[in-house]
Amino acid sequence: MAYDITENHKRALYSALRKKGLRPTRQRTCVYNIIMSKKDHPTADDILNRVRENLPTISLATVYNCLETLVDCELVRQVNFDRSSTRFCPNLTPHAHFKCSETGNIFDISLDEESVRSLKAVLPKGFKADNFELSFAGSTTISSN
Amino acid sequence: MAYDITENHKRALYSALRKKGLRPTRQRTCVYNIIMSKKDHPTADDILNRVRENLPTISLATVYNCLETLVDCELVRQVNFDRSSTRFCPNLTPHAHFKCSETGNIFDISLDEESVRSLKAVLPKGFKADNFELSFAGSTTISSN
DNA sequence: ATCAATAATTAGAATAATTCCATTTTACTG
DNA sequence: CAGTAAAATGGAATTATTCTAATTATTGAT
Repeated sequence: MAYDITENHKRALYSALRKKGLRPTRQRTCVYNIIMSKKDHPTADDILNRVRENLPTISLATVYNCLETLVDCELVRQVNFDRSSTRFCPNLTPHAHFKCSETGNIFDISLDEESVRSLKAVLPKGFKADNFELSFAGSTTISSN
Repeated sequence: MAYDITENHKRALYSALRKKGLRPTRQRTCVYNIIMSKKDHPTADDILNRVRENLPTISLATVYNCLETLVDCELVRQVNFDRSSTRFCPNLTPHAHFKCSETGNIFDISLDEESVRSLKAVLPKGFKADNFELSFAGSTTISSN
């Protein structure tokens, strides 16, 4: 049943870009594939390094541009931990993040509908949330996800 | 029943500092009082400006130093929204934050014990959180808290 | 396929927030 | 009150990110 996962990604990317009148360039495609191909939380700089294996001349500014585009198109998500560099996340399902204080590893913590509902229920009347971010810091016995 | 609230703050500050072998300097006292005297979420720069009314020669580096100390002593809390400057928060009770996308206003959303418990319940076995941060972005009809 | 129009990429400069560093000042101990 | 260690200070340095102006690529129409 081997099918090319990147073909599906390509379709998702192209249609999302087209929807906004944006062009599917080599750089955007490559940045998107790099993010989708590994379920971690790379920084712009990490992404630059990975993308350069395929596009050795891509610039950091372009990586930032591409990332902004992908985030706008809701193809990838942005995660911030304190003041450290922004990280990017291929997981579009509702989830929280857990950062291990010892290793710095970041874990996705999936949230079922019920959890999301009870989360949003903390808001009093008069507040309408477009999005939320829930992150934990602490220690864990898990070494990877 | 007028009693000097800042006297209580002073006591809290002094004892928290002493507990860590740190000195209660004019700068630390002033930064702390400024934060406690207004229930908002100032940046280091906001704090610099407010503190300068009392200590005109205080430097930004000192404000940062004091804030770091106060956060370490758990006398104030640090809040980050995306990549914008860190904000500081006098509210030590468990709460979430809501940022109005239109005005930029930040609201404290208080969390009862039950909410905190259900929040932490999203963590699978093997994860132990020392702290969490929950923040919402969206729109609100409330203009101040 | 070619061309013009427009969008995207690029390198490097600029910016913003924060931290670092070396020096001076201040607070605590005896 | 003097000596010592901690803290404050100003400015330089750093980090992450954004901006800018020039070049290159993509697209739609011929």
